[in-house]
Amino acid sequence: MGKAQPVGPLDTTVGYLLKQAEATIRGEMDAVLRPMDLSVPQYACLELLHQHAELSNAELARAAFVTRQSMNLVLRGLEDRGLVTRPDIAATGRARAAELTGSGRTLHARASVAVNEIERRMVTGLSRDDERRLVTALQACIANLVAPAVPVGDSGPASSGAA
Amino acid sequence: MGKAQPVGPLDTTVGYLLKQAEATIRGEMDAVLRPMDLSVPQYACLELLHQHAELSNAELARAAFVTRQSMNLVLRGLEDRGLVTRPDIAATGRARAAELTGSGRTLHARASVAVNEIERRMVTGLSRDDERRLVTALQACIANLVAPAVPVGDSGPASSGAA
DNA sequence: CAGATGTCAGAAATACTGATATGG
DNA sequence: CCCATATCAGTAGTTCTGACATCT
Repeated sequence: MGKAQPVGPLDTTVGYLLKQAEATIRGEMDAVLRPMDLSVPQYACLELLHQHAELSNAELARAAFVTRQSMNLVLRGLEDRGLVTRPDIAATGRARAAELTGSGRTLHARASVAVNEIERRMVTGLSRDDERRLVTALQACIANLVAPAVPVGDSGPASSGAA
Repeated sequence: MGKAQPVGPLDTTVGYLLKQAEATIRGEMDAVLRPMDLSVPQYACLELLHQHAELSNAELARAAFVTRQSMNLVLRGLEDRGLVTRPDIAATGRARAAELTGSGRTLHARASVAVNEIERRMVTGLSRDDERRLVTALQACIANLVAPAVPVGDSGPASSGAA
């Protein structure tokens, strides 16, 4: 797939712009990650483990917005390359906490530089206030969709209408 | 491991929030579209044809951020269900302009109501100014990534046909 | 038993690559 | 010849669904 170019002058919908922005940044990430033999989900996994040190497969899947099955495949690929480790047996329950290995941390460091550069480039021209407002607005949009569609004080899905 | 709480304490990055917002809205769209036997790409196709009346497969693919191959499959599925039509032979060149049929317009109307409701719910609580700024910021982010990363003293990616 | 997790299996949609052909 | 388009074929990564076992 080539570049993400808008077809027309009607791209003023938040939903469409979100999709376009996501597709664009994903393409950019894919481009810089490919030379390191990393897919976007794989990088997301490394980044999450970098920030949280220890996360189970299910936690990684939720945080990366993929299924447990997909994340499990990602995790295995990273394990086979010696970038992450998982104990053979769970310390508690069934969840085995994955963590970065030395080479995993090294590769993540290299990849994060490239990815952070994309992030930096993306917000170029936005003031601190603009960026702060963007983050706040996005968080609000997410919260609005996650929360039940009930604007007024209510604790339950009383009516399906809500339109 | 214990709690199944969202990992979420790192949601201050624009890129991560974009991904999360996209994943969330996609899930919502999928939920309301499924009863109509429509996938998100299929709805995107209907919506684009509704707005542009006539678009070729390649144009639809670019606008929906999918490959031509994928869009071709989507288009065929919609054609088989009598929702869109394509001339057997191209009026000019190889591009055959697809357009909605009567039932296609009907289904799109029904689907767009549900999708627009999601969009409306997503921006609930945002002022007109907030929403306008969000749109502007997203457009700026997209433009920043599409444009070449040439801050100053450009040496230019003159090499690599990139093709 | 309920809930979360891990894992396996099959079906499906999507994407990527390469190749071929046609029209401007 | 170059470029965009359409299409076919094969491969791969991802998702969904269902199922089953394990552990709290």
